[in-house]
Amino acid sequence: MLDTPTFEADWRLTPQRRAVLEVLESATDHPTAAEVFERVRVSAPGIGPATVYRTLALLVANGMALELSLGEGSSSRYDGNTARHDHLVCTSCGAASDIQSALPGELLEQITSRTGYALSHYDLQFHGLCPECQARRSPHQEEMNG
Amino acid sequence: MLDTPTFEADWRLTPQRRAVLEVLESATDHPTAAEVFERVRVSAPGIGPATVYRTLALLVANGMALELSLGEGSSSRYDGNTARHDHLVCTSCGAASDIQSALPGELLEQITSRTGYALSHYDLQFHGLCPECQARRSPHQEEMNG
DNA sequence: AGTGATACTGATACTCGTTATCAACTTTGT
DNA sequence: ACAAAGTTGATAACGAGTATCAGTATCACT
Repeated sequence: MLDTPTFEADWRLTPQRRAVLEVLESATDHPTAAEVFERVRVSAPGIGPATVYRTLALLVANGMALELSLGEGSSSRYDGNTARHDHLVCTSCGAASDIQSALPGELLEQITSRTGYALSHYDLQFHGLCPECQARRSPHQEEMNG
Repeated sequence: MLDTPTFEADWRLTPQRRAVLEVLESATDHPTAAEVFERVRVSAPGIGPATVYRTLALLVANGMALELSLGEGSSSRYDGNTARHDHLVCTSCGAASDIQSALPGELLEQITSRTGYALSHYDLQFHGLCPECQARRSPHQEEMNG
């Protein structure tokens, strides 16, 4: 893994980029790029979709945001929380929340020695019914579709 | 009814569907829907994209294939191996291989009790440099592709 | 300040993966 | 054979994301 202590990249923190960053930082859910775009328009009216997409890519490339594939739809989701964490996705309503759950170091070492890969990180998503959706699907109620 | 012991869904195993299934089963990589389509055309010329997409969704819905989000691009990838397994994705060449790595049951119980979610499954992808790409990027050796 | 170089923006058009539609076709049960 | 239902492939449509490009803002330097 590369160690980059400071980001001296040759790019500017423009108002548009700051707005995108603020949307990400204040988001508790995990918005798609399209959703980020919608929200950014409030604080930065007139901003174009291209700028939002470009900025998201820039932030991800500089480690200031994470790009997630939570496996529900097709679109990537973004997360301003760059600290190591995993995700919990409701299979019914699609809500995604952060969760802390370190994988045992032995497991990683095991994989390294078994496969020869130089692991840099891992993505972990748990799927299941959130408490709200469990309540909504109470025991004596059948699933209506498969 | 007789041909599918576990799944009694009301659908036929048509030649097209069988072809898609065979492509998935014989694939060692993890093809996208578009790639599946390309390969299926060999054994089932004339098949349309809609049929492939429909069939993939059908297979996934019936537990005969897995839909993966390996986080590289945008498109889902498909896997005929429905047994529980995880994935190892090379950050350089993008190759995705299967890997076996059970998560400790305690971890799952911990999450269940901590969050109230009724966990159904989890997705785990490890990312890193595969041995080949490591060799290609050895310290004093430059990339020389041609 | 003035000036030129360069990064950045936003509108637009475009690509391309995926889905909806629908008439024709195939299979099943009677 | 016939009707009902499922399936297919061509086509059109959709939508997320990207490329392009002229205009604008900012920087480095004098």
